Amino acid sequence: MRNNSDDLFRTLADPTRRRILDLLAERGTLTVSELAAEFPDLAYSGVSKHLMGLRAARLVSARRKGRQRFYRLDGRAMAEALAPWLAKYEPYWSAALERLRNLAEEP
Amino acid sequence: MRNNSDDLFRTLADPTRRRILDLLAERGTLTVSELAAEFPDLAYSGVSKHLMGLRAARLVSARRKGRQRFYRLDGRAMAEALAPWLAKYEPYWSAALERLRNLAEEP
DNA sequence: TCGACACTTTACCGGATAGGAATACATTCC
DNA sequence: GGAATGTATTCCTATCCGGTAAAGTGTCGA
Repeated sequence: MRNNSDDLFRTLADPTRRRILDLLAERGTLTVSELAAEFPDLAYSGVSKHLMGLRAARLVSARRKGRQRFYRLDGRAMAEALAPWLAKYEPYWSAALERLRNLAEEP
Repeated sequence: MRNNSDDLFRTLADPTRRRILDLLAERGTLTVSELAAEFPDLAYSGVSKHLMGLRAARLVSARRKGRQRFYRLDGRAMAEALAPWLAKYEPYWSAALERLRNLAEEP
């Protein structure tokens, strides 16, 4: 009896997977090799499996081109499962987020 | 080499812990017994342990009164670790969140 | 067509973790 | 002081999960 939210939070629980999301957020689109290069301590297949997990959670999507596969962020899961959850707790983090925004706008 | 974010997301990964947060969000302050009553399938000690985890992650705080312990939400971790993370991915969920807000304001 | 390449899948292992039961601890009530 | 109550902790076990190595799939190039 596992729902969307469970899968999403489970997927986000792993630091490597969050790091992959960060890399994709910074650089847009990356191949498995490019991503794997960022994790020298991990076997290639490990990175690939993490990407499968992220794909299953709909946090990333993949486009195939030749023998490469280009991954990029896909916010569907965040929008559909995380956003409603966040809404419940908004009072607890929105103020902090606002401060961050203001900070970012200053020199 | 484990940071705040790791602990926070790891703690949020468990459905029972998230359910506890939900209950506290709805009802404000609850004792361990009251919370345990909401989880008939779990042993009392299990709930208590989850509360310890949530406390370690600073997602809840406890006030002691007599032999009872009153737990309530504590947004520090969300504000300090979750909000910055959210800020990075804001484009992916803010639109969805906005829609939710508008929906909530209608009859 | 053969081999190299990019990636995925499978099989397996070790460590982490959720869970229960029993025990320990702290506080109140008698 | 002693029993009862509310909670925390310890010990144990089954399960899950991330990790690797190796085999499998599909594509390109010579």
